[in-house]
Amino acid sequence: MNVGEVAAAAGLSVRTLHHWDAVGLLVPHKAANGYRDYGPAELERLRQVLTYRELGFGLDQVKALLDDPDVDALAHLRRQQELLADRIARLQDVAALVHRAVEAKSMGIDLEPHELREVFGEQDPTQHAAEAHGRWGQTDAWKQSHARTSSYSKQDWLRVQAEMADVQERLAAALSAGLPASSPEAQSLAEEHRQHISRSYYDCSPEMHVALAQMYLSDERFTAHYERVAPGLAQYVHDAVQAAARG
Amino acid sequence: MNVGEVAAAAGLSVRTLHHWDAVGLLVPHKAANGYRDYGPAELERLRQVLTYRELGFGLDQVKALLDDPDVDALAHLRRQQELLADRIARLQDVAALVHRAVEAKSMGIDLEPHELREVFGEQDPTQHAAEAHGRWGQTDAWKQSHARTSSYSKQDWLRVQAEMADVQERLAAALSAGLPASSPEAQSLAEEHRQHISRSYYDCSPEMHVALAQMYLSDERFTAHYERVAPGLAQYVHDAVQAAARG
DNA sequence: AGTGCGCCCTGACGTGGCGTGAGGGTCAAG
DNA sequence: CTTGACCCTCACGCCACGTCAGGGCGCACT
Repeated sequence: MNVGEVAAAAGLSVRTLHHWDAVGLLVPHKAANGYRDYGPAELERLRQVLTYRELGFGLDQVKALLDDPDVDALAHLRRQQELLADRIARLQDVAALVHRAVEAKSMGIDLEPHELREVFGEQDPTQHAAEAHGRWGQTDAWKQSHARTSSYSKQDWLRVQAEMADVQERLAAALSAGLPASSPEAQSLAEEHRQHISRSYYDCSPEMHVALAQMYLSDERFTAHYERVAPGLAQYVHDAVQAAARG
Repeated sequence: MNVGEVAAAAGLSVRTLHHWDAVGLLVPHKAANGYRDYGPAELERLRQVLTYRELGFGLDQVKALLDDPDVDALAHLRRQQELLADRIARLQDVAALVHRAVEAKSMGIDLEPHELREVFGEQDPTQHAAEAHGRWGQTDAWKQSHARTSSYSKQDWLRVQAEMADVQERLAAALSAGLPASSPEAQSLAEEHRQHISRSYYDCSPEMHVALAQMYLSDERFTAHYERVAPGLAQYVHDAVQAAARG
């Protein structure tokens, strides 16, 4: 194959192939007339280059990777699979952050600076990526929530927010009225809370609800949110949810 | 927040923030001493910039997007979600190609040039991406197959290939022997074919098997593969699979 | 035999998104 | 009042190409 054909097949410019030839990244054979000629081996190498480049490596890094004599083609493919998986996970993290930003925006809350760090603060994109996402991103609840809320309009969000605020205020009222978290009233409100989540985000079983309530205590963002509504509310909600799940 | 803090929080260099200031992409307030000062609004805009940049937009394109007065922040977030979904889908396509390359390599076959085009041939990565993947990438079968085969060794692949070749040859023999596709023998071979897929790739129900067989006719890569084994085999396999699914 | 027409070649300069100093002010701590 | 960690503004460098400029193949059509 000559340059034009390869460029068309791979979606590249001819100039790019010239460049890669010039820097020794992808050097084709040359016919008598000086034309570049790409054989099967070059096409396979091209595919490798495309994949590594897609992953954000510089040309000389790609060259170093491919010219490493200790690594054979199959090892490259496996490494590429890993890197792709990492990169996909990272993008899913970013998507999760954007998703949270949508929620925050819809509810009139601004994201904290440290939320930036959470996703964008990693310097080596090939390494760490899938941590927080690994905990939640693959769960059905996360997917369901994502699927459902992605179609929400601004008005939907306002309604959801109002409903949640209502439940929270009534929980705060119960707290300030001195009703124990194990009281029927508090348990009933916890159940309302669970059903609101089930309607608006994802099917939330009592067990998941308990796990969520525990996060209200362990994740300071949630804690801060509830504490802002009323002091001690995070703990109170947690206890009420647990009581409701048991009863 | 001043530049250093923002840079650290976002994982950027100070120079980058200087640059973004210079080109008007992200312009902070300036204190009396000339220091840059980033407020909440700038941090939110920074997050938008980071996301759009992650998606491969040029700085002026990002600027144009963010400065478009017709689009509010929420619409941006939604667009970013879509673009992220596309980009993720595209990377999954690349991953699928790499996966196929692993198979091909393990079985000693070289990929055809047009396979490059399949994934790498799109010029606008933000647009089309999720088409083929949208059809298959999200299915449980695809995920299951990916999960299962990713742990296959070279020997596993050779065995899988040998088994499939065996079934194909016996199907070809049945065809050349003049047995109709609706004959018990052909149906039994189709069933073997289905079970081989279920063992080696993903749980393949008779319905899925029929859909797969239809692809043997509609996707020329599959057609070519079967036609190379024996002329008319693609159609024959399709018919036998359909007969077996009905019976 | 000429003559388009499309593809190929090799320079060579331009560009976007920064990296990397040079040279110098600011500010809190010691 | 110095020291060191920040901050500022030029200004040049670099990488991975884009984009002409100037010219050679190869084949069809006249």
